[in-house]
Amino acid sequence: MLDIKLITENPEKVSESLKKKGCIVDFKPVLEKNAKRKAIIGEVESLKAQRNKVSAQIPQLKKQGLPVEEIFAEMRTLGEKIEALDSELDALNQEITDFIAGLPNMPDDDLLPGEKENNEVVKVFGKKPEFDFEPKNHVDICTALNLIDYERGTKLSGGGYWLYRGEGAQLEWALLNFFISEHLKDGYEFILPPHMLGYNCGFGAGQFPKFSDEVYWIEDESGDRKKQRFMLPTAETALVNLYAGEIIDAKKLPLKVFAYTPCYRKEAGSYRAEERGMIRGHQFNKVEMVQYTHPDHSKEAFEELVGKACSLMEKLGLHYRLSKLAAGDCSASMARTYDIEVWIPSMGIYKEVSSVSNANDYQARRNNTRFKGEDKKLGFVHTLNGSGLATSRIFPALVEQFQNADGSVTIPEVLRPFMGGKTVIKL
RNA sequence: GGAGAAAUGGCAGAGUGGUCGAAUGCGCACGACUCGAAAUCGUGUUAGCCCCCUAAAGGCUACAAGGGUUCGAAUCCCUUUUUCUCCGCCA
Repeated sequence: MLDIKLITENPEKVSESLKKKGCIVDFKPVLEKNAKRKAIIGEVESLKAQRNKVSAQIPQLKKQGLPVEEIFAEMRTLGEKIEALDSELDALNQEITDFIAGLPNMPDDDLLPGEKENNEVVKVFGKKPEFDFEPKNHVDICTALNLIDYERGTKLSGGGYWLYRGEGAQLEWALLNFFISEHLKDGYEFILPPHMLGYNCGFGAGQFPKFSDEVYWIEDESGDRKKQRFMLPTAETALVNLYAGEIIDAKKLPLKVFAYTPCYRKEAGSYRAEERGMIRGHQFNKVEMVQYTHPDHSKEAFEELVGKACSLMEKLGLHYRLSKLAAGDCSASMARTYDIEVWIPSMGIYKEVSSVSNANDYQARRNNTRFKGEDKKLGFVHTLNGSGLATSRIFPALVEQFQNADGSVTIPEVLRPFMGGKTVIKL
């Protein structure tokens, strides 16, 4: 959520910034509403001051045995006036918040405007593997080695679902274990959150109200989404709301946490023919990192998260590239996003396995997460998040990049301790 | 899921219709005393908003949340949430 004060003081600057994200806004109506709001506040508060003053005198008058009926009558009309103004004020406040809550975050100044085509590759690790045999695609490899059962996954739950089995399940679990062990080494706190979250979490993370149709809702008899729960689309939605409404002691910042959860997404309409296998599913596993920082230190935290995600990929030995996203390709809540994309040989393209973002105070303002410093001043924390990592693209990339001529797949060294020392998966 | 009890400032805990933003204690901060400390004494110690010289003073709001009764609500009523106790069910 953007600061109404910032919009009031500098509407041109804000609208210029949002334009980079492809969001064209006219602040005139909201500024007018805000001015009206202030006028009403002034009016209603002076009426309330009057009421309080008279109320304080009533017990004394009563004590002196003076009549108070007349005053009561006056106060009643005063009370009615106050009530009318208050409800007008409530309505205005609601309209203003609804408008502001619908605005995306402002992108950082150094981002290029526009969409994907303006993303900028800032780093490449490794290179495309070359095979001296005819390489297979991950669907064929996983099926041949019986790592993933696509057909039975579909039988159980329909399109977009698969199941890991045998060494496939072990490999998946080894990846997750490896990520977890690395985060623990770096001093992050391990969290296992609920997978069903309340509406407020979606709002706080900035995914609602706009994208509330893109998650799975658990229906109940109320029919009211504000009371229902949804399946989390990413652990970020949970982690970023951990301290909602709380005041964190600045000395404790930065807070570093991570979680493993499956991610549940509708992915409506985004399935593409070339995305076979497990490239895009309704449920995939991800380890997510989140940091809460002091505003002065979120830039370093961002670099740290990017570095951590890259390091995981490098330890696995996977060829990837790191891109700085253009403003329009960052999600609504984020001021800055870097994507890690892994090379999928059979598709001939890079696919996202991690997205590291800084929301600045956008999420903290939505869910009221604040810190208190030495100077006793309150401020909104900055929240950052990054996948570390999502397995559903790493798995195919891994089996494809590390496949051998005999149809086997070499297990990256860092994963072997988590697979009982096994070095290769073969029939 | 059912029954009962409760929710007040950083913490503990008073307050059951009116000068209550809230006694008292603890904690914390500053000052005095001290060579220094402890003890003691004194002062202070919530946040949001409005106004505004990003000052001071002033005003409004907030006693779990939301609504209601009333001239006036921490206090009475309703709803919700959370916690505790008991019962039921259960991986």
